[in-house]
Amino acid sequence: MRIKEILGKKLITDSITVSGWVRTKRTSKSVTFIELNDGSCFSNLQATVDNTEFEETVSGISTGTSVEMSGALIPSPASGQDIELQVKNIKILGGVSPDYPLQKKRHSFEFLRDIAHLRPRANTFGAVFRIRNILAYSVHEFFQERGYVYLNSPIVTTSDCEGAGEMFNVSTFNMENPPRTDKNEIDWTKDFFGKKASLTVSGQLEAEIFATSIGNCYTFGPTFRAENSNTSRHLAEFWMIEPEIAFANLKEDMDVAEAFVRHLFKKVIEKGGDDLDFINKRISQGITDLLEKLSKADFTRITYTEAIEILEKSGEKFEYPPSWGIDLQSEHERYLTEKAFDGPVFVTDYPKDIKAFYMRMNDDGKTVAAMDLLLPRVGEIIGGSQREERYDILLDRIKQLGLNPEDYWWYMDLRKYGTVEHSGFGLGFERIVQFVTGMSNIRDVIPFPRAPGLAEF
RNA sequence: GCCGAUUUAGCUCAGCAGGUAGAGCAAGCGGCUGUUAACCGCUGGGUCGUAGGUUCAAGUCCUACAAUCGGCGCCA
Repeated sequence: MRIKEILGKKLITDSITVSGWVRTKRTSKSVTFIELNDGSCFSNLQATVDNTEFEETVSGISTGTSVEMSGALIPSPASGQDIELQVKNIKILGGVSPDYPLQKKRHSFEFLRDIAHLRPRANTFGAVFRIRNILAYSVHEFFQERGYVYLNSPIVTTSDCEGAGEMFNVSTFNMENPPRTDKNEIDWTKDFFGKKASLTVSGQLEAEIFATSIGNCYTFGPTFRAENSNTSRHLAEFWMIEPEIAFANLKEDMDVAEAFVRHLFKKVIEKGGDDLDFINKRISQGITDLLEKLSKADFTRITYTEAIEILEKSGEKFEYPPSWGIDLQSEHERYLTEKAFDGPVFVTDYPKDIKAFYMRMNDDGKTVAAMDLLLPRVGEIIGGSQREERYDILLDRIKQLGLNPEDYWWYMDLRKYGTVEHSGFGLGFERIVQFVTGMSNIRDVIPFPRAPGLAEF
């Protein structure tokens, strides 16, 4: 039986078998105490072993050893735990050599990142990854309850024009000697997919196809950006959730985004248990109260123009002075979420020149129906928009931005054949895990982080 | 990619005016105790990030490079 179940039920029984890894061992003359963790929950099961009976086995046990123990679960005579396992039989499954890098002490996250194959055995990472799992489940729960269809958008794409950043190439060519054209350029028509292919930077355009056919849908999959980003909130490979909502405008888009984020907060509070308690106590003091508050309060909604006014009137000394037309800097976002409103803020209706071609042009001709959700500390967590559904205007925008309309032929077709108003957004999954756990580096909330120079595990 | 800081034992760090390296934890051994990141004692463990340079002498000063961390840009 797994320890989560045992501790949850405060089970008392004559006979039970548990398996797991030893977190720490304390030896007395007659009794040895073993803290056993099987990963099912934050807490350990305390086991007591009779030294005289199992002397040899006990001496072979140290932190990290995998063992199978059977015996009786009894009320613990000492304080600190409700129940404990009185061991009647113990077997070492796998021993540990003295160079085991995980000790029963605090380790820096940087060090643990270098041993990513062992770090989930550390308290913090066990908690983080179990909370990540709660969030992943809750993502599906939210959309499924509302009738959204889960869409697997492609990971390999040939639309070289998604416009969201640098892309990783996908090719079967021998890189030292690829086929070349008469002009000595690489001949991608001879490559596996017949054209230049890359890893996706967004499933949005594909999601729009399904939103305008089977209706509301969402993607939740890996996303790749080959930017040379060296920050605590960027990854080269991350997981993104992209709902696409048919017959919806920007306001409805924000309503969904807000309900979605609140749902995630609520579920973490509901299911976080010991993991959340630990996070609340040791990693991110007060996060439980904050999540509680945010799961109820409305998120602030302001336009980009209002945001600029607030920043201009703030009296703050910004490194980059705010002015209408420039993109919001990190310092601006931080002022809005941490000082001006002290909570999540939607900023809407950005100048068209700093946003993507597919965002719907507003009547003023200067701004587009875009929205970003900003959170304290992690910054932009959601980027979304109402999509331009009017064929002619979309075509104009594509041309204005110097893009080739032919590259977007199927995307344009959606506007040609029964176009409808629709909206959507992208939420960076790791960013929400980061916010909820208070982990300061995004590399510590994904099991195997990929970043420039980092792909060991 | 830009700016800044850091890089000394397995881990976290100290090492102050340049004179041949230290603590806590971990590990090994022993002791004590129904213990709770237990406690006490002993032992082993370091070409001081790499490569050059200055000096009689460099962990300590200089240069380059690398890695890591923080901030910024790109965004989710």
